[in-house]
Amino acid sequence: METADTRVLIYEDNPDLRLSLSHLLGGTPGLELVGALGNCQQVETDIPRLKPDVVLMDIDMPGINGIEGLKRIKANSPKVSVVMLTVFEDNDRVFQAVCAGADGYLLKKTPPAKLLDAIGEVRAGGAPMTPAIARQVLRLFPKPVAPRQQEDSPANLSAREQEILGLLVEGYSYKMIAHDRGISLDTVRSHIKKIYEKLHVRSMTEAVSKALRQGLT
Amino acid sequence: METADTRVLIYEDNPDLRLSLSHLLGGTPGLELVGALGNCQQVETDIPRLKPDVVLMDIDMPGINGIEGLKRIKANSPKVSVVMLTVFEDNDRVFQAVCAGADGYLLKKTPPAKLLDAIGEVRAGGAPMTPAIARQVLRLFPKPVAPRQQEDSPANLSAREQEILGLLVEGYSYKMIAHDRGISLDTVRSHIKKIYEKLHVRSMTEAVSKALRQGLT
DNA sequence: TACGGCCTCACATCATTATGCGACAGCGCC
DNA sequence: GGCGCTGTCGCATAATGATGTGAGGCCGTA
Repeated sequence: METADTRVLIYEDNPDLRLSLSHLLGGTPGLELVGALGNCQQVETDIPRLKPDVVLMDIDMPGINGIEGLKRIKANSPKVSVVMLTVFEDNDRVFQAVCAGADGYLLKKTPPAKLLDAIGEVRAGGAPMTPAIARQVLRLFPKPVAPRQQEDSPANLSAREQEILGLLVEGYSYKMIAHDRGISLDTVRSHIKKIYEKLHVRSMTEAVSKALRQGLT
Repeated sequence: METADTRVLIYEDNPDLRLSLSHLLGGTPGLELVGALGNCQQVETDIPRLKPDVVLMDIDMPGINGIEGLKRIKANSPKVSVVMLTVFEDNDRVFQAVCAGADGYLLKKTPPAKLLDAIGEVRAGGAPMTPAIARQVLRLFPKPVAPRQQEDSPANLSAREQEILGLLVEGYSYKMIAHDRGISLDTVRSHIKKIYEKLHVRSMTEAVSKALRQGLT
């Protein structure tokens, strides 16, 4: 399942840190350091030229700062993952970075091992960030939301059956349901067989689709 | 010099997991397990009675689910930190939890040590969450504003992939899709593999659920 | 022209689902 | 007490899905 190496590009104006990051990443199997630049001046041409999968972007840089660099990258190459690096976790920066589409947000004091983990995470579709920053992000969220709750349409499913249908909708496999609910695999089968009968379907996907569309969740 | 222990309350309907969480937390210095309940029915009275600092809340519970429980806690006791526990990281739940004021969001498969870390983090003002969930949270944010660069990307699925995803949602099997579109079974497999990669899912049900919830149909 | 993305197809292997046939216990009901 | 329904569990088999590896053609763009 080994695909090509992850191509990483660094923007970091501090020469020392840039060098140590370069050494760290350059010496890691599975990663390919395609560049380590001191500024974002040519970011628009850097990206198509170096074709990174992941960019590590220092926020505090002279000239074009990291937020601006991030915006420019996302404007032209939204698929490139950008992880911001910063010393401070001040609210305003986090807000700007998040709104500009950052895919991760780490402190410079992050230990090397964690930094490498983070690159893997972002490649896997995750968004690495420290808990403190995550908290900031959550606080940026608008609290007010329209809740919608309805406990109608029993659809003649028993309570247990509805419960299990709900798990199917969540993407659970038979095994996971059995584990989660502490019952045997055969019991799960049994329930699902009944659910299929009652909903007049013949596969998990049909059941999930029907459940979501008829609001049985 | 001893500050008070962190008072932790668990809501988890799976008896096995509830028990193992109880043992884990109960045996940890600095933590005091003030309760481990199987449902949220009495959440409004549980909280003032047990006075937890941190609540671990399973999302999938029969009766009052974790999101609703979270809302009720935050409505009356906003200072209590609530960390959500779930098996899957689907967008809709994350969105609801975040909007309802969750202070953290962890997968049930989180190793015990990490779970304990998370409780410490949330007490320290952090918001523990897995990178994959953090990514979801970031995605909930308003996208790049100024430039019109964003033509609503349907999760970067190709036209053909969207088409096939649509058929999955309709409950078609691989065979049916192949027949319907006049392509080979292996080609269908191939498309679906790609779709899974792009959506970060590993089964038809997850794909269908994600498609319906994110309006990719 | 070379490269990358998309669509097509094949083959192989392992894991999971779908389905049928039973079975037993608890519960509410007449 | 019998009856029906629900929830639990077992076994067996066939069908389907998940995943890896590899490959050729078409097309647009660097």
